[in-house]
Amino acid sequence: MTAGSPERLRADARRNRRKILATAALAFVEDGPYVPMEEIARRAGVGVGTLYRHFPDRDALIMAVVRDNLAATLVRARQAAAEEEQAWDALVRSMSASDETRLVLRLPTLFSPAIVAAIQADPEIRRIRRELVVVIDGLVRRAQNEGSLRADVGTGDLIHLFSLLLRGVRRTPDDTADVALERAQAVILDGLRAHSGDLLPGRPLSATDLEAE
Amino acid sequence: MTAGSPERLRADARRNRRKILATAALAFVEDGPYVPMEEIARRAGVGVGTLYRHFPDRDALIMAVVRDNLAATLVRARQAAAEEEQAWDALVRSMSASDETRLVLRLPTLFSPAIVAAIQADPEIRRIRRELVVVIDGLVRRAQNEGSLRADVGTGDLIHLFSLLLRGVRRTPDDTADVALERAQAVILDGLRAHSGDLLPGRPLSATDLEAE
Amino acid sequence: MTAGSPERLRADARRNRRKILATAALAFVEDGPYVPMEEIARRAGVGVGTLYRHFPDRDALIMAVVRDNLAATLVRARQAAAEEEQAWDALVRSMSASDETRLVLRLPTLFSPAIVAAIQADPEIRRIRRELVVVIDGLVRRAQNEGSLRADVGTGDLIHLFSLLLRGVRRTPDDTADVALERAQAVILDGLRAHSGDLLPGRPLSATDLEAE
Amino acid sequence: MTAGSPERLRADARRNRRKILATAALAFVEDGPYVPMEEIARRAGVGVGTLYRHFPDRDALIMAVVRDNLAATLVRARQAAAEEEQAWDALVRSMSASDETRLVLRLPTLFSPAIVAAIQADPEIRRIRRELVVVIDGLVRRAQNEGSLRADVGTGDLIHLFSLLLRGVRRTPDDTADVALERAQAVILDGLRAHSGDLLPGRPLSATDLEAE
DNA sequence: GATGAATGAGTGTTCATTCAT
DNA sequence: AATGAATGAACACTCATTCAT
Repeated sequence: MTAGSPERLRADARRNRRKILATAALAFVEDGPYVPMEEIARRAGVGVGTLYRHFPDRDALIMAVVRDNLAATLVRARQAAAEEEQAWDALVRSMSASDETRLVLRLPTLFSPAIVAAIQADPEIRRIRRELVVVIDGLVRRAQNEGSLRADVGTGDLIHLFSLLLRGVRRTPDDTADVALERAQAVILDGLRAHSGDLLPGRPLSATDLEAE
Repeated sequence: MTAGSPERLRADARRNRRKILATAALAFVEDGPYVPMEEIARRAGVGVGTLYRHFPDRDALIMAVVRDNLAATLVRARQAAAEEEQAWDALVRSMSASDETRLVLRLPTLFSPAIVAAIQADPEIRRIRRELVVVIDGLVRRAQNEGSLRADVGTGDLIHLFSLLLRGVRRTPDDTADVALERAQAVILDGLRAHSGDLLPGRPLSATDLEAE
Repeated sequence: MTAGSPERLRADARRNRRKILATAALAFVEDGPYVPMEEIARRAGVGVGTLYRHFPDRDALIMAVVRDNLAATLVRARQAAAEEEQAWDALVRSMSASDETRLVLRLPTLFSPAIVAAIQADPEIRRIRRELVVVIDGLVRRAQNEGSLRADVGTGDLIHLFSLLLRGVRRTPDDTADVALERAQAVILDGLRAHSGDLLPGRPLSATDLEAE
Repeated sequence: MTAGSPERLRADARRNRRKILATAALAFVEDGPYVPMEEIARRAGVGVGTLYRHFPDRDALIMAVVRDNLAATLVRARQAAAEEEQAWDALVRSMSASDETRLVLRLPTLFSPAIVAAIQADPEIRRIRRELVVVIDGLVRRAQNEGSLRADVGTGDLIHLFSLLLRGVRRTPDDTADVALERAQAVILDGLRAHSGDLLPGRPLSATDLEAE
């Protein structure tokens, strides 16, 4: 119930809720999917009871973290689409920038197949994902029209490649890792740019081909 | 200690050892790093006691799985280097082909930072890794000499990119996932081919820049 | 303390108090002695805080429920004694009729020995119980005088037998259960009637022999 | 699995199993249905893990306790039926004697409706119960033929009455309680004996009328 | 007074590891 | 050597009680 209508919470409860979500996201990434709930609560500065009042069990917490960060990713993608002149730049910006985006793209690799399935089945998550796909789809088309993105890739291919890239992000970033990421992204972007190379095998993948990411 | 000298084992014990290693590798990939030891034993068709006789604890088992698969990857890379005419083809073949290679490249994403650190510290693993790097280094140089691989990438960049690619492999592969993998690989290879595009940022990464992979 | 002087409460507070007591009695019988306090509050339509304002802890609530229902039982027994011509009929009526009586007789079977001990030690409960015993004692003597009740039973035996009978009442009554109860009562009453059978073993039990019921 | 084939266990494991069952039965009666599992394990002299290896959860343990004691009750009833000259004596003996019988008759009062339902649904328990009913049915008929048991009661009435009687047994027996039990039993037996009193209301209840006991 | 959010101690259950058979 | 039973520490989750709003 709480999770369903976060707006209705008392001010302090809402603060706790946000604190827990942020802490949990970090904890999952740093310590894996089995961080003790007590550890999450401790880091968030609340008692376990409070954590459980907001999220009835671990799965509910995971779900909420995903929803939260996917929603943030959607917001950023829309901003990028609205603000960037070039669709290419909007694509690059919307799919690599924020911590939230990185988190969302890495979460499926953290959790067990069963939980990933639950995540994909969640109606709220599906809804946000659908909206996000609409935005990316638009950018892909615009970028192909402006001649910057090769014509034989689809939204699915893009999401897949950026997923791969961001999943590789070190848990504890350091300079070398940043350089490696930057260079890997450059190689991939080079591969994505419109140019006269060989066509890709198969057909452009749509986002629906790739439900899982 | 048994683990130290697998050659000395009785025939049935050696069979058990191999069965356990194979089962554990699969179990880690399918069920994640927290598969109960008892589950691994059960799937391998032995009692827990037997599992513990071969591997004194979970960490020892993980280590042995990594060693085992890294060694297999080395063997394959050498085969590819020896058999392929083109260094480019040897690179592609040695870094994408086998289940063992995929496993090795995915293992660091499965385990907690602490275990990954232990893996990287293991002398036997360091030794195999060093030999593997020698092989890849040679292939990179040959490929750049034959003009197929762009000159501004290093062995580290390559390992990084292939790691990213193979980490993305679904636990339960299906056709779409296979196509997505193939296409992503094609984009990356396109990005890696020698061509007249922009230079990559930074300097070519060596394998030592990238200890973790 | 609120619990000590329920007469002094504001009208709405008194209403809450009565609602909580009634709900708790039902909840204990339906869901057992461990119904969460929050569940009781919810069913009573109040917040937990309100429940705790009226009854400082679970034991206090249990005690109040027992007091409440024991008092109602006393009232009914007095009515029966006053209204029935035959002492026998007054006995039967006063000890089988009401929900409150059934509840009171079943409560000791619901709670742990420790709580039962606390219940028996409560001065208010002892006082009501004493008055009730006076009434039953009188009825027993009158019934034996009128020749309807066998002479070798005491008030303790009677209370014991009726306790046994009413404890057997199903939580979810149905027709068969009602018939079974009626028939069991008939057998017991038959056994209690003055007749020429064997004497009972031992001596008539007084109510004080049987503090616990 | 373990619970299903207790014969296959190693000698020490079987000893543990029996110890746990005996301890649990006692613990449920003394401390109620929520005795900590750890407490049961401690009293049985084993670790919690051992308890859980034998019985996967609390419900399984409860079920096993019921099965165990119901089976013992059946054995005793058969012995009584075979050994006693008079069916009346066999009835009295088989339905009042043993600790196991008392336990079985009290267990339904200890546990929550949900668990009681599960108990009644258990196929093994239903089977034993059916056999027990056959034995009692035979005794009832024999006793009515020999003229000792009134003709207007059925097996269901008998089981009901003895259930009521034995449920009343104090958790911590003392002399007065023993006397009270003995006297209550005498009253009920008096009520059950063939004599010229009023007929019981309704019709004789069969055991199937009374599934719950 | 009433509310319901926060707390944390208590308990069920799992699982890595040890050890008797 | 192999087996699987026993152990107990660790973690998920619940709920009595307190306290800020």
